[in-house]
Amino acid sequence: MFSQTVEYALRTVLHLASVGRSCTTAEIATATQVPRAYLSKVIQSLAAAGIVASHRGAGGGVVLVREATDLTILEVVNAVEPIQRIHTCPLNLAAHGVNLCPLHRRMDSALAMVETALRESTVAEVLSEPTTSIPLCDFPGRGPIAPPCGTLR
Amino acid sequence: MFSQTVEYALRTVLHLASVGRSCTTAEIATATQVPRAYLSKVIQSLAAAGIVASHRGAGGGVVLVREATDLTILEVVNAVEPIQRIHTCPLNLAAHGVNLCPLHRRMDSALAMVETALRESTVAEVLSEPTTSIPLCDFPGRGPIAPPCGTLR
DNA sequence: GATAAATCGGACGTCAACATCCAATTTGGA
DNA sequence: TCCAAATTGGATGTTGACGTCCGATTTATC
Repeated sequence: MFSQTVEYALRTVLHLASVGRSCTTAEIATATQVPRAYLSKVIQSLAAAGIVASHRGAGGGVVLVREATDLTILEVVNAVEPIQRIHTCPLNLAAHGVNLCPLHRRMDSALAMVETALRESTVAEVLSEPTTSIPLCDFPGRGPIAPPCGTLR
Repeated sequence: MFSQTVEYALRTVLHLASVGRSCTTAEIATATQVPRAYLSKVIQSLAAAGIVASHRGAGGGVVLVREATDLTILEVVNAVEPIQRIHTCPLNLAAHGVNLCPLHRRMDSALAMVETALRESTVAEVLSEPTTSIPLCDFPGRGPIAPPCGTLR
């Protein structure tokens, strides 16, 4: 349902938000376990969507452009694999016009729910939520204040 | 989000339910505009899931096994492309164990909503719902009682 | 049994998603 | 200026989804 690339993009953004500074792709790849070479492609999509910015050369790297408190999970997903709502009849039945039949209305409604659910969570919320399973972190946490996670060690 | 094959499977089941008799793949292909050769593969998946049964030879064809009032959209979707819930951490982080982190909890929750939405609609409901856009039918309808649809003309 | 109607099963083709690799380019610093 | 650090862009490889084709098989009917 969600592609591998979506998962990669989310990990990347979460890592950048949690460390709060510029990272090289090599660092992100290690921390998020995303294939290094493919990660650069994912980052290009995120950059095209204005979520991250990348800088070449020595001292370069990738940095989060958007505020974590203002960046939704949906935006990250849509940057790499836009959720395709059903706007017109897939059969192109003339009689249906812009009205979806009961079947496609239900399918589209399910997609709408996904959009809504993903739009209601920001990157900051996901990172700050009290939990024992901290995103990208292989140490058990004990609340909002946790040991350093997702960073190179 | 939903594959082409899912769309094909739904059209097939809706057609069978609406005509209420055995059909040949050629007939279904014409009525549903599904590629004839590929349709046979889709039907094999539906048959493996026990939703339809196919019979070879003269007078053979495909017939709906399940009651339309008891068959959910989810079952049809799952027959050809099972919705993959997120049960364990995609990163295999040992510390997470069976607990999903806030990110994957949200992603899985979105998938759960899709499952629920699709489980709450039966094939019979979709076909009987009053609408001007009757599934598979290119004539405008005026309520539950509509001109013959999705059949060969 | 012969024939025609139908599905079955496997081989094959195409294309996009996922992934890798490397030369080219950019950039900061000695 | 030169070098090392980084991303960029394009070529390439791999795999699964989608789709086609056709001979083999099954079955009703005559």
